Amino acid sequence: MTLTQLSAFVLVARLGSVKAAAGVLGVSEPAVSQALSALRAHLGDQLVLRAGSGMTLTPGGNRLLTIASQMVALGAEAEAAVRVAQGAPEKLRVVATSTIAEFVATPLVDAFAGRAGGAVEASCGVASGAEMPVLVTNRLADLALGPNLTDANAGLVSEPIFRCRLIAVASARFRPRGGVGQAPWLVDPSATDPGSDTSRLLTKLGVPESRVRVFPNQTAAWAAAADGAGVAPAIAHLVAQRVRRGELTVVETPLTPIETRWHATTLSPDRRPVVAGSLRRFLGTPEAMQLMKAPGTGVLPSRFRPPVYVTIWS
Amino acid sequence: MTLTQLSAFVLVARLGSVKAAAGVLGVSEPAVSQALSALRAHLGDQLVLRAGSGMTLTPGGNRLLTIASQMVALGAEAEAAVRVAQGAPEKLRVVATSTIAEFVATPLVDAFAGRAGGAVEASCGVASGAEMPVLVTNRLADLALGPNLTDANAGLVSEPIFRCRLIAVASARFRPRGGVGQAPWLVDPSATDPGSDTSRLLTKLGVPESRVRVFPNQTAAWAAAADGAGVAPAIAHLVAQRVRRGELTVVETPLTPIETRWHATTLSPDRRPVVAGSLRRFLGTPEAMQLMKAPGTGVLPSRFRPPVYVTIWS
DNA sequence: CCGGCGAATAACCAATCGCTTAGATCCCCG
DNA sequence: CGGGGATCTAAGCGATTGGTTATTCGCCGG
Repeated sequence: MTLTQLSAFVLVARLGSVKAAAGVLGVSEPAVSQALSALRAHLGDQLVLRAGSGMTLTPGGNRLLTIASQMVALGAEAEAAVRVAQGAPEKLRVVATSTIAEFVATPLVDAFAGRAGGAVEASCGVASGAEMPVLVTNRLADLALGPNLTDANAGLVSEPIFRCRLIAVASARFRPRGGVGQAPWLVDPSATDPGSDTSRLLTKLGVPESRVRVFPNQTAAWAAAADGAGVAPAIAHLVAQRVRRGELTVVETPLTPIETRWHATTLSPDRRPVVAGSLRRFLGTPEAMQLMKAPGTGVLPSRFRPPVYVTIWS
Repeated sequence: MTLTQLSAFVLVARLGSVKAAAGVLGVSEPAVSQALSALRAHLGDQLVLRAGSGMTLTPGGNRLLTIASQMVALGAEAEAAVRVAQGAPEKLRVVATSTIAEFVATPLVDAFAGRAGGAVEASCGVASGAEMPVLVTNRLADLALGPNLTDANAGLVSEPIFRCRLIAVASARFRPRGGVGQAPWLVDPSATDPGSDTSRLLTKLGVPESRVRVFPNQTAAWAAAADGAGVAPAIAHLVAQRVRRGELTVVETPLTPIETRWHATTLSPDRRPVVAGSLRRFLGTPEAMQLMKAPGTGVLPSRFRPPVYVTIWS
């Protein structure tokens, strides 16, 4: 019984799928499957059973889940505690939805780390709305930037940190025939996350899957839209520059603009790492607001590390 | 960072010595030393430092100790929880001082397991008074039979379960010259445990080490005493049969008889495994009292497994 | 100054872990 | 009945773990 096996089990149980767990851990799916079967053999219990869509826990799996998730969390805590005690830089791991990760997460986290002056070592990753609660509760991430995830039961707190508007943009030359519902929609990966605003917008507009084209990031989707390939959803203030330059124009739809909020999610204050609380407070400062309003200002391009879709932390 | 490494660290920190930890775990001393150095390399911290006699913890080691011991305990709990949930027999691990282990621990534990009717799988081991608190707090044992170990700080509760008298015996022919302090003393391994009554008796009588001969068990020591080789300490009611048969006679000393109590030690009721609580209650029943008074009655000889001095549990 | 004890290191070995790719299996659903 | 998605199994691999014995190191006490 190893910690690796236990954390594989916890993720499978929480995400309801071996594949999803593998994605979060950044390993192949058989790796997780095998860790699970080793644990099954060791404990002599199936632990999780496939039940049509999704999985159910055996009685033993149920008991194990609470204990194992504590152990995994303590494992992360142990490393952090020793690190702090000897003055080594603390590791801060932030996850964000793909749009936030692309534009603001890295500048924010860099600014925070810079302010801490070497006492913090930060890294960013991308996650879906469904993965976020699991990552935070299992200490695979310290703070998540994205939708509201408040879940008192799981000990999670989400607080709004920024207000923005979701709109649609396209090339000025672009003339959709038959309304925006029929136009090609050019989206970034977050649109594939059922919990995202973009995904809800597409659903409500009745855009069929066949008309949606997913780009590796928001910038690429906007570039395609500027070429006249279709309509792209956008966060108003992030796309403002391109609209001002005339590359893109705002497209009216029956639903946009949508008022939305970015949230920061951590464990409840008494259980979260101190550094997560510090970052949370930093996000309320004018400096952080400024970075979210006008990302890119004040951060050297060379410091920008492109986000990785599959987050791999060892 | 593996659970094996963490439990090696916890035992070294708690027992203050690599050698002692190796003894408890039943492995060679370099095995523990190596587990420790792997952990040190992984965490980049010395964790424990040798300081003349004994060891001290670094700040990092201090933080780690509390977390790691929780993890180790949870590991044991995880296995137990799954086991119980699927109706597999619970594992119950009892440690006792060598004298208790030799005569009453196995009959008691067997009787308890028999009463539970296959729902409990019990095993006995021998430990010194110093090891007992460490074994119980780290869930390497569920219940300890021996001296009073109450330590509210560590969450341990010791309750007296039996009252008995420590005396000295020798062959009727044996005539010590110069008082019992000068006679050869024939003892069992518990006399080497500084926390035991026997050891305290020898100290107070001023018996020099050179006059003490250690036998592998109490029965062997008594047999040698019956041969006239010297004086042996004994629990009155356990040796009564041999005295009645005339093999041995009671020797008067300035200190004996000593009133003493056997204690049962577990974690505090809210944290101990349910089965440990059951055994604790069983120890208060007339059936258990009877077994402690007259061990051997009612237990088939074939069921008696001789105690092992170094306890090895995987 | 040396003996002895505990701890650390070296060298070695078997078993396991953790991961991969590739193929088999299972189950739902049309 | 067949296709497709998800899971499990198989085979193979390199690294690590966990263990051994033998040797060296460091320190205390006589």
